[in-house]
Amino acid sequence: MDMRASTDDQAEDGVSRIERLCIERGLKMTGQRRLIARVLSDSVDHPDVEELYRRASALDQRISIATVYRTVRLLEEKGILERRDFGGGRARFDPADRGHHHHLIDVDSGRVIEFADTEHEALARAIAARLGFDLVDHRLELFGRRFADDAAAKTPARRARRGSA
Amino acid sequence: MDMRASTDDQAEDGVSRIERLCIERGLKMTGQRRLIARVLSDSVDHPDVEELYRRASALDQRISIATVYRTVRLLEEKGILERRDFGGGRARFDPADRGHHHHLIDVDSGRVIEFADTEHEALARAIAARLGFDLVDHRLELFGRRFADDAAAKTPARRARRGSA
DNA sequence: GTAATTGCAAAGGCTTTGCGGGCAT
DNA sequence: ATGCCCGCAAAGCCTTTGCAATTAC
Repeated sequence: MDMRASTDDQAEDGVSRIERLCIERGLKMTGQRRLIARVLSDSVDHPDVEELYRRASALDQRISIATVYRTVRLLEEKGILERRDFGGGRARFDPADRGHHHHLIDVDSGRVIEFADTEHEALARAIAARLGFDLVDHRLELFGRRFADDAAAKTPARRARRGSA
Repeated sequence: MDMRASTDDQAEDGVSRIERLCIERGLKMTGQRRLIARVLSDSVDHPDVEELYRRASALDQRISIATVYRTVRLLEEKGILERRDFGGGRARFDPADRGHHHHLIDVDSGRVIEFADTEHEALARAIAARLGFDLVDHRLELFGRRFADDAAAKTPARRARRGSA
């Protein structure tokens, strides 16, 4: 079992949401890139490279992990993916078209929950201005523990090797 | 030249601020640990392991980088240091006794500016509660660019290899 | 047809660790 | 005295990269 949902994001022509973005940016679409684009479009979480490789391999074995590394880097440079670090020493990836949002990390399970940026944009901008800076970007990360009354569905966390707190 | 200030934090008996914390926690104080404690006490920035090693070696060459790695890990476990990740693939360290604060990273120079947590604590706690979590920790990072009118003293940034944005 | 992409395996960067000798308590 | 700590060097983990073969345009 795995956690991703089949969000059925590709249109009837079979072109996934992320693939469309790749085409818009003029990327040469190989079978491997199409495959990664599909996996990303179908993901609702924040997979790392190994997980992307695992999901892609399950659909078509003719892909190597080196290509996954090269592709996520390419998509990051093109602004299609954002690289995240939630601790654990591995980069995790987040499609940029989901809009600006932040993350709450469940410290017990490692699970990541997204939430929208509402009142923070202005506050962050004000703080930066007070320090003499124009705000270019900001990130807010919360680390939390489920309320005791609904502590169901816990997954044993894989402890971070060199992540930050 | 380097950026750290000689904050002269050790008392007249020569015991540095961080060393005092180590003793309080019952750590065995070797020459190397004392040295690292002194370097940390004298630092006002967020050095990485290599930088700590460089500063320590300058004071006494009888220390290896392995010991620096082992010591920062130990101090982190004891709650004396906090591990940070500002991108760039290397961990950076922050004495915990400076109190809860956040960071603004100058995207042009890589320099890090601390600022106090004032209005955020409550807001972060409220967001977590809305999602069904007790807040354990939170971090806010701003990425900014100096106002054009005082763009002096810029340092060429070392670009991150695999940092997050 | 041609430049870009891929797979493989080797290398790179940061960090941890096994081991024998040394040191603080 | 003895259990922890150190330096050294090797290994580990994640990621990048050189090269020859393949592929998209």
